[in-house]
Amino acid sequence: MIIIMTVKTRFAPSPTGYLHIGGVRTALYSWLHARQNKGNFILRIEDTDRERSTQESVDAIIEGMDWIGLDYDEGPIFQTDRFDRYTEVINQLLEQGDAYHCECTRDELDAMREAQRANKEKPRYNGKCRDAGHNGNDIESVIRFRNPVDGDVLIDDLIKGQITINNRELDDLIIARSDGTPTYNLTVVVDDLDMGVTHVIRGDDHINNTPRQINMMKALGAELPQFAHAPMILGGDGKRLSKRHGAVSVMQYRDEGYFPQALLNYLLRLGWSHEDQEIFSRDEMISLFKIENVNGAPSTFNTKKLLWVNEQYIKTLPAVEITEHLQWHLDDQDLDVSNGPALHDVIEAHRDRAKTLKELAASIGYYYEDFSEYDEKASKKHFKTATPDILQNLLDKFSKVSDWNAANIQAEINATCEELELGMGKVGPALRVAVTGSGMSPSLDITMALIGQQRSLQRLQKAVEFTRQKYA
RNA sequence: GUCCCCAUCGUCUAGCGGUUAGGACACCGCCCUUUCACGGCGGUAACCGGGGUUCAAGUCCCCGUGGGGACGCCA
Repeated sequence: MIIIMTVKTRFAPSPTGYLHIGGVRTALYSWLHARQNKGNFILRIEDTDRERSTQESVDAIIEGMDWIGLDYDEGPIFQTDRFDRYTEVINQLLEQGDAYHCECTRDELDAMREAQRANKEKPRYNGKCRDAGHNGNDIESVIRFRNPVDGDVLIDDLIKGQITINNRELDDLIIARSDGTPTYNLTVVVDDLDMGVTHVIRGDDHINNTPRQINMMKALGAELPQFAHAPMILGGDGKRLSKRHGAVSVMQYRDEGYFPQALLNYLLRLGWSHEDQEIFSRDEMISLFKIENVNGAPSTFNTKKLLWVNEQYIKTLPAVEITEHLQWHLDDQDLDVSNGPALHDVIEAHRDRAKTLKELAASIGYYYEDFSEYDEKASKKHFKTATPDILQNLLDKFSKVSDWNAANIQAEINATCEELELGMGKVGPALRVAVTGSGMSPSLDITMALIGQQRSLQRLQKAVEFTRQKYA
């Protein structure tokens, strides 16, 4: 009989800062693995370090997960709610003889490490209290796990392959602080076991913790989950992306105008690929992704490629979906789009010329609000002595248009060109500055159709006056 | 320093013993063009070094080198 365990993965950040890119990627891998196996994905907040954990960070993580769209089936679970359970396990370990009280002081430990470093050795606990038999009643003490001394620990890593670490390299780690609170390595083990996590997917900065955790799991007589350690993401400087350089909050990517889906897409392709495909829908990600195919090597974050991916989304996503995400930027930029053309149509006209939602929002103001000044460079370049007459000619023709649409607008522009014996290049740019205030826009017929006849005529009138005065 | 991981164009990657070493981003040309873009076409550009194994090595093994990570009463 084969028992099929429900796949369960988790993302377990510590709330000591914002949710950053590296975290999002491991969360994505975990989420993907759970979703493609019809399993569960857990969000667990590892807040045992009460000194550094903050509510703001918890909120930021939840907000980030929400924005990026990685939904979880359980959680957020807070480790601080589970202290009783950890204590229980620590006591069990103590009773079993797999843990012991240690009375070494911090100063002693520091001196020990310093000496080891000076001796070109790997700093680790020397086991002084290992067999001292302290009961932990009198002096302030911590509790350490009694790590096996001999043999190797094998990790069959889904990404890295087989990793072997000799127990000689490990020391007896602290599982309970002197104030009685449990530490990370103990809590992860207990939680992953209790919660039935089948696949531990995390950053490879945890590889060194894994053998210790495996030893503890074994001491508890538990069955091991599968491990998958994803490589770090490096910054442009070749150093691991950290809060210090580059690894900004995911929310900053929203602020800069990226689609959550585009960020996810980029992150997915960073270290993983499927044939020559670059763009993956959510469903494709879920069905195509294989944790085993994740590259073992660290990769460098490349903003330009991310920008390109984002551009692809702007170019192809249904306008309604763009609107959903664009709204935040419209609000952010204080642009009210209720008085003007349908946002849908504006998006269609502009989607090919914006790489980010922020850019998009910033470039469509003239459809909804009148501008008070012309772009300096553009007006200088395109408003010439002949301009007033050209614009007046256009104005006269546009005034008579009864059906204001792109084709009719273009026809009038063409008529002016012919009448004045001018090329489009002499007419178009000035007209553009006149009706948009700027030097760039979609083609004029479409742009003006969107701006609307009344607004276009008013602006043209103003531009005629402005340029007449200028060249008077 | 010790241990662990990693190594193909500048970057992300394909390659799983026999390939003109493929794709994407970026970059550079050309075309399109009323602006800004989009787009189309083309181009530059890589197997870290040295030893093995093999008829044959980017692909397997070893040693260097380089990069990353870990070495807390942080997670």
